[in-house]
Amino acid sequence: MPRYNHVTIEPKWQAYWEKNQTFAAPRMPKPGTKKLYALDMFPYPSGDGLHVGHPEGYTATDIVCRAARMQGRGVMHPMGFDAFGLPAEEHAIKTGQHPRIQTEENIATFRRQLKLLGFSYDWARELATTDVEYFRWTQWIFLKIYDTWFDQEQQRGRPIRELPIPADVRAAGDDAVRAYQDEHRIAYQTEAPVNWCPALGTVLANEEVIDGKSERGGHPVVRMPLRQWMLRITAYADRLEKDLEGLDWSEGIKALQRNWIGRSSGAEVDFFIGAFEQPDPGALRRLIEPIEVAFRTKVEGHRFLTEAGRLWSRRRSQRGFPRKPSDDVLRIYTTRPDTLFGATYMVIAPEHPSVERLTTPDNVAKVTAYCLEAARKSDLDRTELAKEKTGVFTGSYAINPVNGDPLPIWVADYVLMSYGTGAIMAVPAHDERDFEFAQQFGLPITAVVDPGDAVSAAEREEVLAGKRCFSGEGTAIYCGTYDGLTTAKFKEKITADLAAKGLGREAVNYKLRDWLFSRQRFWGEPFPILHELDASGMPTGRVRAVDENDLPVDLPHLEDFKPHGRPEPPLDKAPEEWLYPVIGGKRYKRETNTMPQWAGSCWYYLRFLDPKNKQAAIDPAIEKAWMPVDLYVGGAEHAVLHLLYARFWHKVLFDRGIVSTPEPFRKLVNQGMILGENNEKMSKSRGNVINPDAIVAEYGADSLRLYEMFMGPLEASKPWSMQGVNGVFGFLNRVWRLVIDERAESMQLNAAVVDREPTAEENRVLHQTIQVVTRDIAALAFNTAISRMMEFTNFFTTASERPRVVLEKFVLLLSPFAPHIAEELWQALGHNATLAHEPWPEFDPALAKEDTIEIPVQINGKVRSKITVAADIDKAGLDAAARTDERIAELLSGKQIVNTIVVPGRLVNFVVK
RNA sequence: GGCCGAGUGGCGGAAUGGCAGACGCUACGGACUUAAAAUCCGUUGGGGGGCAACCCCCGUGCGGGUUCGACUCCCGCCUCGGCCA
Repeated sequence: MPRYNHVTIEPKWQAYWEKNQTFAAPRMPKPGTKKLYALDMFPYPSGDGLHVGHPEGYTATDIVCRAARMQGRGVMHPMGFDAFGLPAEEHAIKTGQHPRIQTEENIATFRRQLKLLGFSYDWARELATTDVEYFRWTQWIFLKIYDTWFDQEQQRGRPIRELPIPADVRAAGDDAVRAYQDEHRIAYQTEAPVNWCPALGTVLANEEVIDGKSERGGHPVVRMPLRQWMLRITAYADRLEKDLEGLDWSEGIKALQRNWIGRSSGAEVDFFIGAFEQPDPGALRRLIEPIEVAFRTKVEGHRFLTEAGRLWSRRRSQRGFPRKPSDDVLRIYTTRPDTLFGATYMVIAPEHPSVERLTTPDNVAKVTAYCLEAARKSDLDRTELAKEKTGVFTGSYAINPVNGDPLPIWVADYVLMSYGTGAIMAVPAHDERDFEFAQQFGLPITAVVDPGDAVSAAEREEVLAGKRCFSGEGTAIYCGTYDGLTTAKFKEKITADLAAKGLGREAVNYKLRDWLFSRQRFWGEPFPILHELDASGMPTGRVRAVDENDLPVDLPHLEDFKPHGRPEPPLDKAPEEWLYPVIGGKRYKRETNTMPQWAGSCWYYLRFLDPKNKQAAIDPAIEKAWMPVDLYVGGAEHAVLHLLYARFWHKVLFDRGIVSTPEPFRKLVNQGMILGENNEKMSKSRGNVINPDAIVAEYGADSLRLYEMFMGPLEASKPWSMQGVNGVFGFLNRVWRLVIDERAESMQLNAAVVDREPTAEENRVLHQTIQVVTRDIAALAFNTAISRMMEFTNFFTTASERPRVVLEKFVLLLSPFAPHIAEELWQALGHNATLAHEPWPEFDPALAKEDTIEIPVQINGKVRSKITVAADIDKAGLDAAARTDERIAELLSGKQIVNTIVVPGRLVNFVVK
């Protein structure tokens, strides 16, 4: 077979690698060698099979791994499948077939396709998140998280038994202690709204709901509260943000994560709303009425303050700021405490617990109606999409702690219960949303920040007149003794002053919310949790973890997978013996929620290191030797959630001593998207999908790999081109003919291949290629590495003699990119074993160096001539050589040289008049 | 609306302060062939001049700036893409 024939070569070498376990990773990296853990984001095995986007990142890591092995490093390069997910469950509902069956078929397809591409994975480490032996340890990790509370002071997770129990709790008995512990666990239960679709009889994920209707069928969806598991990721928000700093990730991805965490700092401030503490209900009216009067007449308001408010604030300055707000205050969070003097009204979220209390009888009807309406809207509809702000007045007032002004309290849905304290002070002059709201409802707008030069003079006038909103920083005005302070200084000072008076405190807030960790689905990891039942079969509220030794909790057998028509999870249909275990004479009901798809991908990188371990999730010695992941490559679509969740779990495991590094992924690279030939996103509906199997069949895996790497920078999105594939295929054919005589009947070297020492020029081409390819692989700049190998090929194609040693080195350089053809050529060049562990060609700078170089000579920055000089010529020599150049001398004659720039090895520039 | 990224020949791209367009594709011309495919050789940013070796001008989204010198750095804008809202 003298012509390049990928159809025979590729299966031949894939079989060889498999038979010889060529890429088996060592249990531990050899002592004294540098390890490399290169990880691909494992795929979800969809029914559509592999997409051309998958091999892009996979080829990149494969090249790095193959080169690293040849450079003597211990390499860990595993692959597996993120196999839980909705499509398999939907298929099961339709067909009645167990989702595991389809999942395993899909995995088999993916595995076959991946093997066709010749990746150097250690397939003995393959795992799927759906393997019972894998999710046994996912459940085990959940129990660790369940067993952990977050110590704010030490900023780390600790075993729940170390949680200090306050005396009053302890005095209240075991149940109180238990409840206290449960409240502090990182895994806790809460009531959270789900998207219940009565028509489909199932709970839907947010992405399955479009405009309040189900994506499938367009049936109405209602939001209803259901008991759910949450993970307290917010406790780790600070560390998740701070630890980004030391990671070798692109600044863009770090910014995305920081943004998602959304840390802001400001203050919590209490606004006095009335003496609810007093047992006498009449006190409420007695306090509210004067405030109402006060709002109409400032004089009365001040009198009120001297009577009731002073009492409250005096008590506060003695007792300090309470941990939890008392009933007589409205606690707000603000990032701009410096604008307190500009507050003209208050807003609470429709879900705020004080709504009822603050609503005066004559306002009850419209407030109730408003809150019901708001409950139907999503957060998105309420905040960003809302063209017009809506809200209603409660009838109550709060007292501004800095100046005693009574402020009307409104309910409006642009304030979310989930952010801050669910209540704000509104400063319309300096907050866009408040400004819109105030204009809508005719509320006063008082400027307290002078923008100064930040805006035009005309705009400044408008701001000061309350006719325009300014949310930037400036100088305080109308703020009493604070006047003249800059925003930053003012914030600092007033926060300290409020704290001293017990009226406020410094506070940090996050956009990040706790992680809703349960799904009402069948095809997911069951929670290893039992709910205790009383004699009548009702839950007592006591929760018990499944004993570690009783793991795994496998999914039960179900007769069919059809929804049972209730919002409770489908596992409620499980047989009695699964659902109701009896332990120590007590009857329990198993947790029937399952974990979200994210769970399995939160720790797979650990299990790859020790996939068969029956005693532990991972052997600590192995973990220590291989972690962290040195290179993690995957799509940018996982830049936020997967990476944040995995980092969070890793930190809990770190705190609990199970892993040795605070961060799992040292270097992260996001490959760009591969677009269709028409420059649009590939999709079935656009009809521009390229099937990798078809490319492999026609051009071979080596061409596919090489093409995807040659298209452009790894991180850029770039369109597919069939002609481009053909181009690299042509290159591989040229490489083949460089070595092989394609007109011979049998495998025979090209007659130009000679056994002699390379000439200086041949060595130069070779070593320049070694240098560039080695450097570019390290920089993941594969496209330029390939260009350089093409130049090598062009040079030797025209040469009538090609020294065997030079070709051998070149084949080794090519092998990480196009491993099958490289193995075949290596064999043809007289080697009988794989080249996978051959030493990487060594770069010799002396041999790569040019003797003479061409230097451009410029006059006034324009190239006017080029001179050929010794490569190591010094500045003076180069200057002289440039001046003596015929053309330059001619152009310089009669001109005055004002400046001469001489950069040895680069250029000469004469600046003339 | 916010954040991030990108804009260079007919196309993918290279050059990250020093010869813009490496490398590949396409197209065109030539060689081989009865012919075609394949292969090999050559040309290929635009404009102008010269019989010719060659020479000149313009050119990296737009407008400014810094510099002896800017695709590259700075300021302002435009367009496209991604993510979030």
